[in-house]
Amino acid sequence: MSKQRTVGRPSGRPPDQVRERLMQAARALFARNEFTAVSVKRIAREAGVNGAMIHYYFGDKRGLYLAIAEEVLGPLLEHLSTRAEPEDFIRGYTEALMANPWWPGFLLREVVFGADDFRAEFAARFGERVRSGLLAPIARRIEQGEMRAELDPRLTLLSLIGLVVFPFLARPLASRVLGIELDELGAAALARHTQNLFRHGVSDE
Amino acid sequence: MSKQRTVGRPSGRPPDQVRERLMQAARALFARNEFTAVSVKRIAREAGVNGAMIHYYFGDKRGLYLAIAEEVLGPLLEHLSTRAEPEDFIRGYTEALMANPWWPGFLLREVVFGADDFRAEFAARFGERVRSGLLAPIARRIEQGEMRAELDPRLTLLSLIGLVVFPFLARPLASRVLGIELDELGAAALARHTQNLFRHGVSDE
DNA sequence: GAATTAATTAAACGATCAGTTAATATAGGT
DNA sequence: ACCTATATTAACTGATCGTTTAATTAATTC
Repeated sequence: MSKQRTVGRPSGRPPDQVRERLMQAARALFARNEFTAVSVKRIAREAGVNGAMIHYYFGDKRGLYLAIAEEVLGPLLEHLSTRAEPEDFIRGYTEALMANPWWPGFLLREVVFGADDFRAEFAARFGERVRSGLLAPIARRIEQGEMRAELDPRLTLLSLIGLVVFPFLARPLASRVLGIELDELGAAALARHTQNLFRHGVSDE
Repeated sequence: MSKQRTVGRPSGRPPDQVRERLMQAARALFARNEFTAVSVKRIAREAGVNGAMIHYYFGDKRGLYLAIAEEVLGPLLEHLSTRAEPEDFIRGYTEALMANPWWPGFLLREVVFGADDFRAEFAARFGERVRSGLLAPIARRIEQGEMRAELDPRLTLLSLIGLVVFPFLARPLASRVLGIELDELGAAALARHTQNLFRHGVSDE
Protein backbone atom coordinates (compact mmCIF):
# COMPACT_ATOMS: atom_id res chain seq x y z
CA MET A 1 0.00 0.00 0.00
CA SER A 2 1.71 3.14 -1.22
CA LYS A 3 0.48 6.46 0.04
CA GLN A 4 0.24 8.71 -2.96
CA ARG A 5 2.62 11.60 -2.85
CA THR A 6 0.80 14.84 -3.74
CA VAL A 7 2.89 17.53 -2.17
CA GLY A 8 5.35 19.57 -4.19
CA ARG A 9 5.38 20.95 -7.67
CA PRO A 10 3.65 18.64 -10.12
CA SER A 11 5.40 17.39 -13.22
CA GLY A 12 4.58 18.49 -16.70
CA ARG A 13 1.54 20.61 -15.87
CA PRO A 14 1.11 23.46 -18.35
CA PRO A 15 1.28 26.83 -16.62
CA ASP A 16 -1.85 28.72 -15.55
CA GLN A 17 -3.96 25.61 -15.66
CA VAL A 18 -4.71 25.83 -11.96
CA ARG A 19 -5.44 29.52 -12.21
CA GLU A 20 -7.93 28.87 -14.96
CA ARG A 21 -9.61 26.06 -13.06
CA LEU A 22 -9.98 28.31 -10.02
CA MET A 23 -11.60 31.03 -12.08
CA GLN A 24 -13.99 28.56 -13.65
CA ALA A 25 -15.06 27.22 -10.28
CA ALA A 26 -15.37 30.69 -8.79
CA ARG A 27 -17.38 31.91 -11.73
CA ALA A 28 -19.88 29.10 -11.32
CA LEU A 29 -20.16 29.55 -7.57
CA PHE A 30 -20.35 33.34 -7.47
CA ALA A 31 -22.99 33.29 -10.17
CA ARG A 32 -25.39 31.46 -7.91
CA ASN A 33 -24.22 32.36 -4.42
CA GLU A 34 -23.37 35.40 -2.44
CA PHE A 35 -19.77 36.41 -1.89
CA THR A 36 -19.74 35.58 1.79
CA ALA A 37 -21.65 32.36 1.18
CA VAL A 38 -18.89 30.93 -0.97
CA SER A 39 -15.83 29.76 0.95
CA VAL A 40 -12.38 29.63 -0.53
CA LYS A 41 -12.10 26.01 0.48
CA ARG A 42 -15.18 25.18 -1.53
CA ILE A 43 -13.89 26.97 -4.60
CA ALA A 44 -10.60 25.13 -4.24
CA ARG A 45 -12.33 21.79 -3.71
CA GLU A 46 -14.45 22.17 -6.83
CA ALA A 47 -11.36 23.22 -8.76
CA GLY A 48 -9.56 20.18 -7.45
CA VAL A 49 -6.68 22.09 -5.88
CA ASN A 50 -5.58 23.25 -2.47
CA GLY A 51 -7.15 26.34 -0.96
CA ALA A 52 -3.83 28.05 -0.58
CA MET A 53 -3.60 28.35 -4.37
CA ILE A 54 -6.15 31.13 -4.27
CA HIS A 55 -3.72 33.24 -2.32
CA TYR A 56 -0.85 32.15 -4.48
CA TYR A 57 -2.55 33.30 -7.68
CA PHE A 58 -4.94 36.02 -6.56
CA GLY A 59 -3.60 37.31 -3.27
CA ASP A 60 -6.87 36.80 -1.46
CA LYS A 61 -10.49 35.89 -1.96
CA ARG A 62 -11.47 39.38 -3.05
CA GLY A 63 -8.70 39.33 -5.65
CA LEU A 64 -10.21 36.26 -7.24
CA TYR A 65 -13.61 37.89 -7.13
CA LEU A 66 -12.35 41.03 -8.84
CA ALA A 67 -10.63 38.93 -11.48
CA ILE A 68 -13.89 37.39 -12.59
CA ALA A 69 -15.68 40.73 -12.22
CA GLU A 70 -13.27 42.12 -14.77
CA GLU A 71 -14.31 39.33 -17.11
CA VAL A 72 -17.84 40.74 -17.03
CA LEU A 73 -17.08 44.43 -17.18
CA GLY A 74 -14.68 44.14 -20.10
CA PRO A 75 -17.08 42.69 -22.67
CA LEU A 76 -19.97 44.86 -21.47
CA LEU A 77 -17.89 47.97 -21.99
CA GLU A 78 -16.92 46.74 -25.43
CA HIS A 79 -20.58 46.44 -26.33
CA LEU A 80 -21.19 50.00 -25.26
CA SER A 81 -18.17 51.50 -26.91
CA THR A 82 -20.04 52.63 -29.98
CA ARG A 83 -23.16 54.66 -30.38
CA ALA A 84 -26.16 52.39 -30.63
CA GLU A 85 -29.77 52.97 -31.47
CA PRO A 86 -32.10 51.45 -28.87
CA GLU A 87 -33.09 48.66 -31.26
CA ASP A 88 -29.48 47.57 -31.66
CA PHE A 89 -28.91 47.77 -27.93
CA ILE A 90 -31.90 45.53 -27.28
CA ARG A 91 -30.70 43.01 -29.81
CA GLY A 92 -27.06 43.04 -28.77
CA TYR A 93 -27.59 42.90 -25.04
CA THR A 94 -30.34 40.31 -25.18
CA GLU A 95 -27.94 38.07 -27.08
CA ALA A 96 -25.08 38.80 -24.71
CA LEU A 97 -27.19 38.08 -21.65
CA MET A 98 -28.59 34.94 -23.17
CA ALA A 99 -25.06 33.70 -23.83
CA ASN A 100 -23.82 34.64 -20.33
CA PRO A 101 -26.76 34.09 -18.05
CA TRP A 102 -24.69 34.57 -14.92
CA TRP A 103 -23.89 38.20 -15.70
CA PRO A 104 -27.02 40.01 -14.57
CA GLY A 105 -27.11 38.42 -11.14
CA PHE A 106 -23.47 39.19 -10.65
CA LEU A 107 -23.89 42.77 -11.72
CA LEU A 108 -27.01 43.18 -9.66
CA ARG A 109 -25.21 42.03 -6.57
CA GLU A 110 -22.41 44.47 -7.09
CA VAL A 111 -24.50 47.40 -8.21
CA VAL A 112 -27.45 47.05 -5.88
CA PHE A 113 -25.91 45.47 -2.82
CA GLY A 114 -22.22 45.89 -3.35
CA ALA A 115 -19.91 48.17 -1.50
CA ASP A 116 -20.14 51.80 -2.38
CA ASP A 117 -16.64 52.00 -3.78
CA PHE A 118 -17.33 49.33 -6.37
CA ARG A 119 -20.49 51.15 -7.36
CA ALA A 120 -18.53 54.34 -7.75
CA GLU A 121 -15.97 52.69 -9.97
CA PHE A 122 -18.67 50.96 -11.97
CA ALA A 123 -20.58 54.20 -12.43
CA ALA A 124 -17.43 55.96 -13.48
CA ARG A 125 -16.54 53.36 -16.08
CA PHE A 126 -20.06 52.94 -17.46
CA GLY A 127 -21.45 56.41 -17.00
CA GLU A 128 -19.94 58.27 -19.89
CA ARG A 129 -20.41 55.41 -22.31
CA VAL A 130 -24.05 55.02 -21.41
CA ARG A 131 -24.70 58.71 -21.74
CA SER A 132 -22.98 59.13 -25.07
CA GLY A 133 -23.76 55.71 -26.46
CA LEU A 134 -27.40 55.34 -25.46
CA LEU A 135 -28.80 58.50 -23.94
CA ALA A 136 -27.69 60.80 -26.74
CA PRO A 137 -29.39 58.82 -29.53
CA ILE A 138 -32.65 58.72 -27.58
CA ALA A 139 -32.55 62.44 -26.89
CA ARG A 140 -31.83 63.12 -30.53
CA ARG A 141 -34.76 61.05 -31.73
CA ILE A 142 -37.11 62.78 -29.34
CA GLU A 143 -35.96 66.15 -30.61
CA GLN A 144 -36.33 65.09 -34.21
CA GLY A 145 -39.88 63.93 -33.60
CA GLU A 146 -39.14 60.25 -34.12
CA MET A 147 -40.12 59.56 -30.54
CA ARG A 148 -43.00 61.13 -28.66
CA ALA A 149 -42.19 64.65 -27.59
CA GLU A 150 -43.24 64.42 -23.93
CA LEU A 151 -40.81 61.58 -23.18
CA ASP A 152 -38.06 62.22 -20.66
CA PRO A 153 -34.92 60.78 -22.27
CA ARG A 154 -33.41 59.64 -18.99
CA LEU A 155 -36.52 57.85 -17.80
CA THR A 156 -36.91 56.35 -21.24
CA LEU A 157 -33.40 54.96 -21.11
CA LEU A 158 -34.02 53.56 -17.64
CA SER A 159 -37.13 51.81 -18.93
CA LEU A 160 -35.21 50.50 -21.92
CA ILE A 161 -32.50 48.96 -19.78
CA GLY A 162 -35.09 47.48 -17.45
CA LEU A 163 -36.97 45.89 -20.32
CA VAL A 164 -33.79 44.22 -21.54
CA VAL A 165 -32.26 43.14 -18.25
CA PHE A 166 -35.20 42.28 -16.04
CA PRO A 167 -36.25 39.03 -17.72
CA PHE A 168 -32.84 37.58 -16.95
CA LEU A 169 -32.97 38.74 -13.35
CA ALA A 170 -36.41 37.28 -12.82
CA ARG A 171 -35.56 34.13 -14.72
CA PRO A 172 -36.46 31.63 -11.97
CA LEU A 173 -39.77 33.33 -11.32
CA ALA A 174 -40.52 33.75 -14.99
CA SER A 175 -40.05 30.05 -15.35
CA ARG A 176 -42.02 28.97 -12.31
CA VAL A 177 -44.81 31.51 -12.28
CA LEU A 178 -45.29 32.29 -15.95
CA GLY A 179 -43.84 29.20 -17.57
CA ILE A 180 -41.43 31.25 -19.66
CA GLU A 181 -38.20 29.41 -20.48
CA LEU A 182 -35.81 31.99 -21.90
CA ASP A 183 -33.59 29.34 -23.46
CA GLU A 184 -36.41 27.76 -25.41
CA LEU A 185 -37.73 31.17 -26.40
CA GLY A 186 -34.38 32.23 -27.83
CA ALA A 187 -32.63 35.56 -27.98
CA ALA A 188 -34.14 36.54 -31.32
CA ALA A 189 -37.75 36.11 -30.22
CA LEU A 190 -37.18 37.83 -26.89
CA ALA A 191 -35.39 40.74 -28.54
CA ARG A 192 -38.21 41.09 -31.05
CA HIS A 193 -40.79 41.24 -28.28
CA THR A 194 -38.80 43.86 -26.39
CA GLN A 195 -38.20 45.95 -29.49
CA ASN A 196 -41.90 45.95 -30.35
CA LEU A 197 -43.02 46.79 -26.85
CA PHE A 198 -40.48 49.56 -26.54
CA ARG A 199 -41.42 51.01 -29.90
CA HIS A 200 -45.19 50.68 -29.90
CA GLY A 201 -46.23 49.83 -26.37
CA VAL A 202 -49.29 47.69 -26.01
CA SER A 203 -51.71 50.08 -27.62
CA ASP A 204 -53.70 48.94 -30.63
CA GLU A 205 -54.53 52.42 -31.79
CA MET B 1 -17.76 52.87 41.71
CA SER B 2 -20.74 50.59 41.38
CA LYS B 3 -20.72 48.03 38.59
CA GLN B 4 -24.08 48.26 36.90
CA ARG B 5 -26.13 45.11 37.12
CA THR B 6 -27.57 44.32 33.70
CA VAL B 7 -28.48 40.66 33.91
CA GLY B 8 -32.01 39.56 34.53
CA ARG B 9 -35.42 40.71 33.53
CA PRO B 10 -35.49 44.48 33.25
CA SER B 11 -37.97 46.58 35.13
CA GLY B 12 -40.84 48.34 33.53
CA ARG B 13 -39.95 47.55 29.92
CA PRO B 14 -43.11 47.15 27.83
CA PRO B 15 -43.28 43.68 26.28
CA ASP B 16 -42.08 43.01 22.72
CA GLN B 17 -39.97 46.11 22.68
CA VAL B 18 -36.80 44.10 22.25
CA ARG B 19 -38.40 41.97 19.55
CA GLU B 20 -39.36 45.10 17.66
CA ARG B 21 -35.92 46.61 18.01
CA LEU B 22 -34.36 43.42 16.69
CA MET B 23 -36.63 43.43 13.66
CA GLN B 24 -35.84 47.06 12.96
CA ALA B 25 -32.12 46.44 13.10
CA ALA B 26 -32.38 43.27 11.01
CA ARG B 27 -34.54 45.03 8.43
CA ALA B 28 -31.97 47.74 7.99
CA LEU B 29 -29.07 45.30 7.78
CA PHE B 30 -30.66 42.70 5.51
CA ALA B 31 -31.84 45.41 3.15
CA ARG B 32 -28.27 46.34 2.37
CA ASN B 33 -26.29 43.19 3.14
CA GLU B 34 -26.36 39.55 2.28
CA PHE B 35 -27.75 37.01 4.68
CA THR B 36 -24.40 35.43 5.41
CA ALA B 37 -22.72 38.81 5.64
CA VAL B 38 -24.87 39.90 8.58
CA SER B 39 -23.99 38.30 11.91
CA VAL B 40 -26.47 37.82 14.70
CA LYS B 41 -24.16 39.60 17.08
CA ARG B 42 -24.13 42.63 14.86
CA ILE B 43 -27.90 42.72 14.64
CA ALA B 44 -28.07 42.44 18.40
CA ARG B 45 -25.46 45.08 18.92
CA GLU B 46 -27.27 47.56 16.72
CA ALA B 47 -30.50 46.75 18.51
CA GLY B 48 -28.77 47.29 21.83
CA VAL B 49 -29.50 43.84 23.22
CA ASN B 50 -27.69 40.57 23.73
CA GLY B 51 -27.29 38.16 20.82
CA ALA B 52 -29.08 35.40 22.62
CA MET B 53 -32.32 37.37 22.34
CA ILE B 54 -32.49 36.46 18.67
CA HIS B 55 -32.76 32.84 19.62
CA TYR B 56 -35.13 33.66 22.43
CA TYR B 57 -37.59 35.45 20.14
CA PHE B 58 -36.99 33.93 16.73
CA GLY B 59 -35.44 30.53 17.34
CA ASP B 60 -32.48 31.22 15.09
CA LYS B 61 -31.09 33.67 12.57
CA ARG B 62 -33.19 32.25 9.76
CA GLY B 63 -36.31 32.68 11.87
CA LEU B 64 -35.62 36.37 12.20
CA TYR B 65 -34.94 36.59 8.51
CA LEU B 66 -38.23 34.90 7.65
CA ALA B 67 -40.05 37.20 10.05
CA ILE B 68 -38.98 40.28 8.15
CA ALA B 69 -39.52 38.51 4.82
CA GLU B 70 -43.11 37.99 5.89
CA GLU B 71 -43.38 41.71 6.45
CA VAL B 72 -42.69 42.18 2.76
CA LEU B 73 -44.72 39.33 1.36
CA GLY B 74 -47.86 40.12 3.32
CA PRO B 75 -48.51 43.60 1.97
CA LEU B 76 -47.43 42.64 -1.54
CA LEU B 77 -49.91 39.78 -1.56
CA GLU B 78 -52.60 42.12 -0.32
CA HIS B 79 -51.94 44.39 -3.25
CA LEU B 80 -52.32 41.49 -5.64
CA SER B 81 -55.41 40.03 -4.08
CA THR B 82 -57.77 41.67 -6.52
CA ARG B 83 -57.82 41.77 -10.26
CA ALA B 84 -56.01 44.82 -11.48
CA GLU B 85 -55.64 46.41 -14.87
CA PRO B 86 -51.99 47.07 -15.76
CA GLU B 87 -52.47 50.81 -15.27
CA ASP B 88 -53.63 50.28 -11.69
CA PHE B 89 -50.81 47.84 -11.03
CA ILE B 90 -48.26 50.37 -12.24
CA ARG B 91 -49.70 53.08 -10.07
CA GLY B 92 -50.19 50.95 -6.96
CA TYR B 93 -46.84 49.23 -7.04
CA THR B 94 -44.86 52.32 -7.89
CA GLU B 95 -46.33 53.97 -4.83
CA ALA B 96 -45.71 50.92 -2.66
CA LEU B 97 -42.11 50.64 -3.80
CA MET B 98 -41.50 54.33 -3.35
CA ALA B 99 -42.74 54.07 0.22
CA ASN B 100 -40.70 50.91 0.93
CA PRO B 101 -37.56 51.23 -1.14
CA TRP B 102 -35.85 48.28 0.49
CA TRP B 103 -38.42 45.76 -0.73
CA PRO B 104 -37.35 45.12 -4.30
CA GLY B 105 -33.73 44.47 -3.48
CA PHE B 106 -34.68 42.15 -0.69
CA LEU B 107 -37.12 40.21 -2.80
CA LEU B 108 -34.91 40.06 -5.83
CA ARG B 109 -32.02 38.76 -3.81
CA GLU B 110 -34.22 35.94 -2.62
CA VAL B 111 -35.40 35.24 -6.14
CA VAL B 112 -32.00 35.40 -7.78
CA PHE B 113 -29.67 34.11 -5.09
CA GLY B 114 -31.95 32.63 -2.52
CA ALA B 115 -32.31 29.00 -1.63
CA ASP B 116 -34.46 26.98 -3.93
CA ASP B 117 -37.02 26.14 -1.27
CA PHE B 118 -37.73 29.79 -0.61
CA ARG B 119 -38.17 30.37 -4.33
CA ALA B 120 -40.61 27.49 -4.49
CA GLU B 121 -42.67 28.83 -1.62
CA PHE B 122 -42.55 32.30 -3.05
CA ALA B 123 -43.65 31.09 -6.45
CA ALA B 124 -46.45 29.08 -4.91
CA ARG B 125 -47.81 32.01 -2.94
CA PHE B 126 -47.45 34.57 -5.70
CA GLY B 127 -48.05 32.43 -8.74
CA GLU B 128 -51.79 32.04 -8.71
CA ARG B 129 -52.43 35.62 -7.72
CA VAL B 130 -50.19 36.96 -10.44
CA ARG B 131 -51.81 34.77 -13.04
CA SER B 132 -55.38 35.59 -12.11
CA GLY B 133 -54.78 39.15 -10.97
CA LEU B 134 -52.49 40.40 -13.70
CA LEU B 135 -52.05 37.87 -16.50
CA ALA B 136 -55.75 37.28 -17.07
CA PRO B 137 -56.62 40.96 -17.62
CA ILE B 138 -53.81 41.32 -20.11
CA ALA B 139 -54.83 38.21 -22.02
CA ARG B 140 -58.42 39.42 -22.09
CA ARG B 141 -57.48 42.81 -23.48
CA ILE B 142 -55.38 41.24 -26.18
CA GLU B 143 -58.28 39.02 -27.18
CA GLN B 144 -60.69 41.91 -27.21
CA GLY B 145 -58.42 43.90 -29.46
CA GLU B 146 -57.57 46.55 -26.88
CA MET B 147 -53.96 45.48 -27.02
CA ARG B 148 -52.01 44.54 -30.10
CA ALA B 149 -52.89 41.08 -31.30
CA GLU B 150 -49.38 39.70 -31.74
CA LEU B 151 -48.41 40.30 -28.10
CA ASP B 152 -47.55 37.29 -25.97
CA PRO B 153 -49.44 37.89 -22.71
CA ARG B 154 -46.76 36.27 -20.55
CA LEU B 155 -43.88 38.23 -22.06
CA THR B 156 -45.98 41.37 -21.85
CA LEU B 157 -46.54 40.81 -18.15
CA LEU B 158 -42.84 40.19 -17.63
CA SER B 159 -42.06 43.46 -19.37
CA LEU B 160 -44.68 45.24 -17.29
CA ILE B 161 -43.21 44.04 -14.01
CA GLY B 162 -39.72 44.92 -15.19
CA LEU B 163 -40.78 48.43 -16.11
CA VAL B 164 -42.23 48.97 -12.65
CA VAL B 165 -39.58 47.32 -10.53
CA PHE B 166 -36.32 47.99 -12.34
CA PRO B 167 -35.98 51.69 -11.54
CA PHE B 168 -35.93 50.86 -7.85
CA LEU B 169 -33.35 48.14 -8.35
CA ALA B 170 -31.10 50.38 -10.37
CA ARG B 171 -31.65 53.30 -8.06
CA PRO B 172 -27.98 53.94 -7.19
CA LEU B 173 -26.96 53.78 -10.83
CA ALA B 174 -29.90 55.82 -12.00
CA SER B 175 -28.82 58.47 -9.60
CA ARG B 176 -25.13 58.39 -10.38
CA VAL B 177 -25.19 57.76 -14.12
CA LEU B 178 -28.41 59.42 -15.24
CA GLY B 179 -28.95 61.90 -12.44
CA ILE B 180 -32.43 60.55 -11.74
CA GLU B 181 -33.51 60.96 -8.11
CA LEU B 182 -36.63 58.88 -7.66
CA ASP B 183 -37.61 60.69 -4.47
CA GLU B 184 -37.56 64.08 -6.10
CA LEU B 185 -39.35 62.73 -9.15
CA GLY B 186 -42.18 61.33 -7.07
CA ALA B 187 -44.35 58.26 -7.43
CA ALA B 188 -46.99 60.01 -9.50
CA ALA B 189 -44.61 61.24 -12.19
CA LEU B 190 -42.77 57.94 -12.38
CA ALA B 191 -46.01 55.99 -12.63
CA ARG B 192 -47.25 58.31 -15.35
CA HIS B 193 -44.09 57.76 -17.37
CA THR B 194 -44.34 54.00 -16.98
CA GLN B 195 -48.00 53.95 -17.90
CA ASN B 196 -47.39 55.98 -21.02
CA LEU B 197 -44.43 53.93 -22.14
CA PHE B 198 -46.25 50.69 -21.51
CA ARG B 199 -49.32 51.89 -23.36
CA HIS B 200 -47.84 53.71 -26.33
CA GLY B 201 -44.20 52.82 -26.44
CA VAL B 202 -41.88 55.45 -27.78
CA SER B 203 -43.37 55.65 -31.22
CA ASP B 204 -44.67 58.94 -32.49
CA GLU B 205 -46.89 57.39 -35.14
C1' DG C 1 25.21 19.05 -11.56
C1' DA C 2 24.55 22.40 -8.05
C1' DA C 3 21.81 26.34 -6.81
C1' DT C 4 17.76 28.83 -7.30
C1' DT C 5 13.09 29.61 -8.40
C1' DA C 6 8.23 28.10 -9.07
C1' DA C 7 4.27 25.43 -7.78
C1' DT C 8 1.86 22.74 -4.70
C1' DT C 9 0.06 20.56 -0.30
C1' DA C 10 -0.79 19.80 4.63
C1' DA C 11 -1.12 21.77 8.80
C1' DA C 12 -1.93 25.25 11.78
C1' DC C 13 -3.33 30.08 13.10
C1' DG C 14 -6.31 33.48 15.11
C1' DA C 15 -10.75 35.39 14.27
C1' DT C 16 -15.45 34.97 13.98
C1' DC C 17 -19.53 32.55 13.34
C1' DA C 18 -24.37 30.57 14.94
C1' DG C 19 -26.15 28.61 18.60
C1' DT C 20 -26.42 26.84 23.77
C1' DT C 21 -26.31 27.00 28.73
C1' DA C 22 -26.37 28.67 33.30
C1' DA C 23 -27.12 32.31 36.24
C1' DT C 24 -29.88 36.07 37.53
C1' DA C 25 -33.37 39.39 38.19
C1' DT C 26 -38.03 41.03 37.64
C1' DA C 27 -43.24 40.49 36.88
C1' DG C 28 -47.37 38.62 37.82
C1' DG C 29 -50.36 35.54 39.91
C1' DT C 30 -51.83 33.15 44.20
C1' DA D 1 -45.11 36.72 51.07
C1' DC D 2 -44.17 33.13 47.99
C1' DC D 3 -43.90 30.89 43.81
C1' DT D 4 -43.48 30.40 38.90
C1' DA D 5 -43.07 32.14 34.35
C1' DT D 6 -40.60 35.56 31.71
C1' DA D 7 -36.73 38.26 30.15
C1' DT D 8 -32.04 39.17 29.97
C1' DT D 9 -26.85 38.77 30.05
C1' DA D 10 -22.23 36.59 30.24
C1' DA D 11 -19.69 32.92 29.15
C1' DC D 12 -18.98 29.04 26.57
C1' DT D 13 -18.91 25.49 22.49
C1' DG D 14 -17.67 23.43 18.38
C1' DA D 15 -17.47 24.58 13.66
C1' DT D 16 -15.80 27.23 9.95
C1' DC D 17 -13.79 31.15 8.03
C1' DG D 18 -9.69 33.50 5.36
C1' DT D 19 -4.99 33.45 5.63
C1' DT D 20 -0.07 32.09 6.72
C1' DT D 21 3.80 28.99 7.17
C1' DA D 22 6.71 25.15 6.43
C1' DA D 23 7.73 21.29 3.84
C1' DT D 24 8.17 19.20 -0.55
C1' DT D 25 8.88 18.46 -5.37
C1' DA D 26 9.71 19.93 -10.18
C1' DA D 27 11.58 23.14 -13.40
C1' DT D 28 14.94 26.45 -14.62
C1' DT D 29 19.30 28.69 -14.49
C1' DC D 30 24.14 28.92 -14.23
